[in-house]
Amino acid sequence: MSARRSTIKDIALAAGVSPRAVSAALNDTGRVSPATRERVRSLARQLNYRPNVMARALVRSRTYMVGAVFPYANVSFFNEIISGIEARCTERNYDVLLGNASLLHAEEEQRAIQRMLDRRVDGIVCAPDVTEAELFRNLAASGPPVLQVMTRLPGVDLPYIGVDNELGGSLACRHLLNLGHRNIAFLASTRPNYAEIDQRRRGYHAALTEARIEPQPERNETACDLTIDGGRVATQGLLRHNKAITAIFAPTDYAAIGAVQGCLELGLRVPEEISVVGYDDLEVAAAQILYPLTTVAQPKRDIGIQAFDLLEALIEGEHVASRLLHPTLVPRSTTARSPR
Amino acid sequence: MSARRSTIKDIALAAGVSPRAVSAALNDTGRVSPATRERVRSLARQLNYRPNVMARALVRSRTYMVGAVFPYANVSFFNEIISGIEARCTERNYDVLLGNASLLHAEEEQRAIQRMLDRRVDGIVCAPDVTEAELFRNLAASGPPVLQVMTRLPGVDLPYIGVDNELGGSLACRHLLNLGHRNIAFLASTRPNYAEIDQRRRGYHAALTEARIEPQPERNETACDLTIDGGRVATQGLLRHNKAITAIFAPTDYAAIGAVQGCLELGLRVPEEISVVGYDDLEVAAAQILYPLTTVAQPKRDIGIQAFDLLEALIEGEHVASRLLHPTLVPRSTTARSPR
DNA sequence: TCGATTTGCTACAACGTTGAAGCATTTTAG
DNA sequence: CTAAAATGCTTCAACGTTGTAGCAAATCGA
Repeated sequence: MSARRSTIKDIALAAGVSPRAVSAALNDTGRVSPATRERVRSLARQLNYRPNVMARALVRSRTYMVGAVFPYANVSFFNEIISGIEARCTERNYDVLLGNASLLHAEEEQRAIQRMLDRRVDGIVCAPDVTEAELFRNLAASGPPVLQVMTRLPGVDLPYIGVDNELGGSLACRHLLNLGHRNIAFLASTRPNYAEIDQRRRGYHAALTEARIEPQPERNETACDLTIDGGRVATQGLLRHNKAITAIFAPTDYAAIGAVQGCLELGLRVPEEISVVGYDDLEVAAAQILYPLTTVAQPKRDIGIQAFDLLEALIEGEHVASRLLHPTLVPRSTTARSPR
Repeated sequence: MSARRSTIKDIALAAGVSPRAVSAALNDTGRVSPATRERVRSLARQLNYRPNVMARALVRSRTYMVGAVFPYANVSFFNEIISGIEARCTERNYDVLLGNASLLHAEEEQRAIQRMLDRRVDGIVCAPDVTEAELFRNLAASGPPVLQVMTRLPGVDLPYIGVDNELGGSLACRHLLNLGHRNIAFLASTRPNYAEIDQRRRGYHAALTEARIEPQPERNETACDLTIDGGRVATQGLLRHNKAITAIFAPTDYAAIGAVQGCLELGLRVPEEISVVGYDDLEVAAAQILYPLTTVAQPKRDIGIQAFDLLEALIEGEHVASRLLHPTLVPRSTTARSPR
């Protein structure tokens, strides 16, 4: 099977020149006569020569590999980001080393990053785990460039690319306000210090205040496990205590799916009697048989692309500023004018 | 930033022994006294030493990397497989090099594989493109081990791991037969020579024949673009011409989603008046607000895990047989007893 | 026509690691 | 007490590349 691949030496032997001349001929570095240049290149083709990227990496101490460390949970979300990274990598002749880690599992994350470092990747793109700030502080001090994506660790001085969650929250809420809703509920997370969700909540508050409506955390907000079931249960609890609610902003598509279910089970028609807005625009938001979800979309692929561009700049030693992208509202069928 | 990492030589210098002794001490290869062994190891820890995996790869001609080349389309499906591969890789101290390619885009696929080869991966796991059998034949002849996943190229002698599509088709059909259905429709693909879908169709035929029902391709089957819209349109066409149909087997969850939509639009209640079965058990099958989809599940994560195990065996020079896994039926809410 | 420059190559070392071989010194066996 | 074996090292070369330096021959300039 796996035959020995030909090397620069083989070509050198065949062409009757030194290995160094072959390297020069193939890479246009150094001085070679046009004649030998062509002879070498033609031989390289004949022998099916391909440079050994790893050997090259050893002498240049640049591997042209970047690590992508992302939580295994929420696959469909991060996968699009990774795909964006990969696409750009290909263009720029980099390769992606994959490292999954279970969400909130610091040890796995650490191991994944260690593997990347052992491979001497030129940089790492990472959606960091909230619990492991220490590791990242070390990286910032003495490791290769690391770029945080989507999640920003507090107290860690590493560049970041993400999406403006506060704007996203405002977008969702303003959409509902424009439809005449005045009693808009919010499903907060049961998980403490969940920065992204808190930011979306702040955006929701800001939009309310903008419209001269006082946020009412006690009546319109509730802690919620941000899953389908969690959304359903939380929504029903909320609606039982406050009959005035005409719209729900769930800061996650899964919770929003549950919210719609909860409303329907209570006999409320969606969107005629009650509107629901989700967040993320996952595949499941659009691919609903009934009730395709109105939601806030994050530019996932673009995040990946720009993440790579930032990382490459960092690798080249440039100084880069963190970057915040804009979410957009995707109106579908779960929102309509307020009944009141 | 990126400080120079310490090497075996640094440790050697500090420990007052030769680099070779350090290597022996760290890897338990060769003879070292317990004393120096400990001294070296402690120094390695102090200096934060990590072996340069790439340099090691160069001399051993084993990179402990495997390439995963998958189509970018149908992300949520392949992503679970990749995640399985990655999980097993981690256990076995391999790393995964990612290569996406647009579906049916032979050139991209070829480039991705070439990149893997340039990195000297020890093996490749690949969901191959139907159009590029030539490339794979070359690989089989002279490249590193390659394992085909899910798709098997005709006329290419490479091992394969997949899921029994014919069994899956039978499973879906038998489920409907058990519910008393006698007129079961099938949505075939408009794309010609789509082996997986053809196999599912054969399974469906086999189950019908088993139940002494004659398949009626003209009345009960139609060509269908296997997307949501395609499923909807095809279903409505089918139902307009054949009022006897009480169940539809769509060989893809997306087509099944469309099929349910088509039925509902025609005023048919699902599942009371008409049943629908999908295929794949994607996220979108379970995460429906209404009508969670009855579907045939493929053991995606397990495919990934076993794929890596097979590939590792191939890398170790063992002979491995292709492997066919079993799909399972996941009954949800789109199937019920036949109304007639 | 002769010194200076350019051209086209080669030689050597290095990147970080490991396999193979060798060589004192110590330990063991008879 | 001595030959054989084991121990604990070292040295060298190699993996496939590329950077640096150097050198003879060819070309150029005045």
